[in-house]
Amino acid sequence: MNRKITSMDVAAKAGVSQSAVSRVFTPGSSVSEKMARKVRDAAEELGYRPNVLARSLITGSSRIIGLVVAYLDNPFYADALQKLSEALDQEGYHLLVFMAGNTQGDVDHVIESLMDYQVDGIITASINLSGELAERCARAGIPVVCFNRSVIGEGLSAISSANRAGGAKIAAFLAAGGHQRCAHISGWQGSSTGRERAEGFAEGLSEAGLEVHAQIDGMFDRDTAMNAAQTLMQMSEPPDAIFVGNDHMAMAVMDHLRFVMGLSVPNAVSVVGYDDVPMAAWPSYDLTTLRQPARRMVDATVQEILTRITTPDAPVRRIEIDGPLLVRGSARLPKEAP
Amino acid sequence: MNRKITSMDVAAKAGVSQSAVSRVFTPGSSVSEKMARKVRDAAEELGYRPNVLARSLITGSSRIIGLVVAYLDNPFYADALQKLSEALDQEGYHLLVFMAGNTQGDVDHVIESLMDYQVDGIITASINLSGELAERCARAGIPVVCFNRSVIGEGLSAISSANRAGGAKIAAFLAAGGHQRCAHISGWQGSSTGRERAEGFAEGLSEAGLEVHAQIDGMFDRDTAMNAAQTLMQMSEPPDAIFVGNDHMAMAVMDHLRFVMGLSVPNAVSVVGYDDVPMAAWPSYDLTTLRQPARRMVDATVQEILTRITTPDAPVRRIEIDGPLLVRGSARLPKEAP
DNA sequence: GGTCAGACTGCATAGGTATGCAACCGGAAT
DNA sequence: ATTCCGGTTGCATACCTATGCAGTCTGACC
Repeated sequence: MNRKITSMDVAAKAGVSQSAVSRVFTPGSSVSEKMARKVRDAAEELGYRPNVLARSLITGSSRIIGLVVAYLDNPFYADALQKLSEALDQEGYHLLVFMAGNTQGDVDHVIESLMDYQVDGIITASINLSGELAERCARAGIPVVCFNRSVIGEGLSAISSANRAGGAKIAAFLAAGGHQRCAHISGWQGSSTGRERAEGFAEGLSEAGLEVHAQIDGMFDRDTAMNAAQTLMQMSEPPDAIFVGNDHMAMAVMDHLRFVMGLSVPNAVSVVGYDDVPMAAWPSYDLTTLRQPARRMVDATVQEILTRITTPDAPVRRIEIDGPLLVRGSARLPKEAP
Repeated sequence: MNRKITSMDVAAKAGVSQSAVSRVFTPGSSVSEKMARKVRDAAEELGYRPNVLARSLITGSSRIIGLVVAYLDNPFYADALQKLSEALDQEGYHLLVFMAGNTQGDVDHVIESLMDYQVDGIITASINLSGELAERCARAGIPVVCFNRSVIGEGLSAISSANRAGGAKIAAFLAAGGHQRCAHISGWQGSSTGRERAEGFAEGLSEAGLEVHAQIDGMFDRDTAMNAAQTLMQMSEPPDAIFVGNDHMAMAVMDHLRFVMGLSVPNAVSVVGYDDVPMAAWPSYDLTTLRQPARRMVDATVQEILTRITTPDAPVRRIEIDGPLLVRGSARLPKEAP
């Protein structure tokens, strides 16, 4: 209702100039102890706080980071969002959230809006960025960091887990468990994440003298993954192990195998996931999976975006973070060495 | 790298005044067809887009809504966040996200930061707001809407489900199922949500000639809920039904009962939840639960915040949205009428 | 006491846009 | 032809803060 309190109001009340007030609220400025106290008192009394928007108009820094994300029903991303927000808060930045499907027009539109807000940086999660768009951001001087998804072409930093190595680890584990027919319900093959895990899995199997028994794209979608599981198990030679491209789908697959098809996991078929979302540890699933260390990925993402903001021509980095295989009960174990 | 494109640049290129450019990008302004075309062409060519921050400095409207949320590991809130973002995007608003614990200092701090960004409105989810803070927002003219949590005192709009009625529905259902000893692992009793559901449950039971067999606060936390389940089942007269204050905890309780205590659900004990998160429908849980209609709650929230923004002295409203009981397999069913 | 360095402080302006006001234009009505 | 009016346009200013520059003040040192 009543007008906004401005630095001028505080200046008047404290009997000083507006610049003085500004300086008191700008860390690193030269102000005397006495002045600082006078101003702080007046500000306190009036309930003054600097206007971030007006400030950013001058400094050119809005302290807003745009986050573009496709799914939030996958708890891995919900968790990442929470951790990102907390980590950035620590540094005085905050997240402006945009949901985007993975269609090109959608993403384009979102990035445009994002730039309208003069964001200091952009983090994309589970999003494919066109090279052209990346180019525009670069020209506008806005750093972009891809979380858990890399992008075609150069110019963007990307943080992901070591997907290829992870896929290979899983392959080795299944092979050691004596599985003969290892199938893969992959993550969306239009994503680097989905492709790399599949490639790593194939390489790992071939290293063990096996090959991928069958592979179907699960599109990161529960229903699609369930259908894939159905198809796989109806093959003339059904698999004895299925590596599913992420936990979200893996749990759907387990549900389908157990409750629709009446198959025992892991006795009839082993299931392994990827991500280690919290639910994977719940006893109903007890899912063997490869952990993506969300905490470390988030920390790396935050650090990367901050350096790119403060040092615009820092080199673009691609960081892969290694994660351990968490052996639980959804896949047959390797035999102990005798 | 290269300077930002401003309305002045466009004006120069199009050979018109800066005001003209501004008007072209301000819906509802008076501009001739010819002028609009000239300006749009120039803008297109230069890649100009209005600076939202500078604009908001004048209009006093940032088109940013602050969202304060405590948990994102409860998928109900992750889902709500996604739906909120999409619905607001539709109206040209966007969400600035803040995580806050439920400690007072935490929330205070967050709201202060929020106001620094000159947000047009605040949505709190699963957060308790102090009356004093509410007062400050009101004085600053910033409307606040509480999502799924009401607040002590007046002054704030609140959208929630009909928690009391929901609790009562569950009580009636359990009573009809012939349960004799109905216990409650409640939501956090420091929250209106948790309290109202508990009260409704008690009222519903008493209506059926029963009373609450035992009640323990689950604090909306998985581990606390599991401990509560353990305690309940070790009573000299253990319950034959447990209403758990939300799905998130209910699934933990089911896991604990089944896998740690070796009890069958629903044969040994019935379990009912609240929320109907997507996972509740998954066959591993097949959880009987009361649906909170997220979509409708979000729509109501968006509409409420928008009217409060455009009409500052619109009356504060408390909206309760009714949801159906979804009968699945985690609780013994009422006998068919003979 | 005079000088000088250094620490503060105020003045004036910039940053990008929206908007009240006055000027302008064309056309219709008289 | 004159008047008047509605529709457009440009000018100037406001929104709120940060910062370069120049001026002031303090204290120390010779």
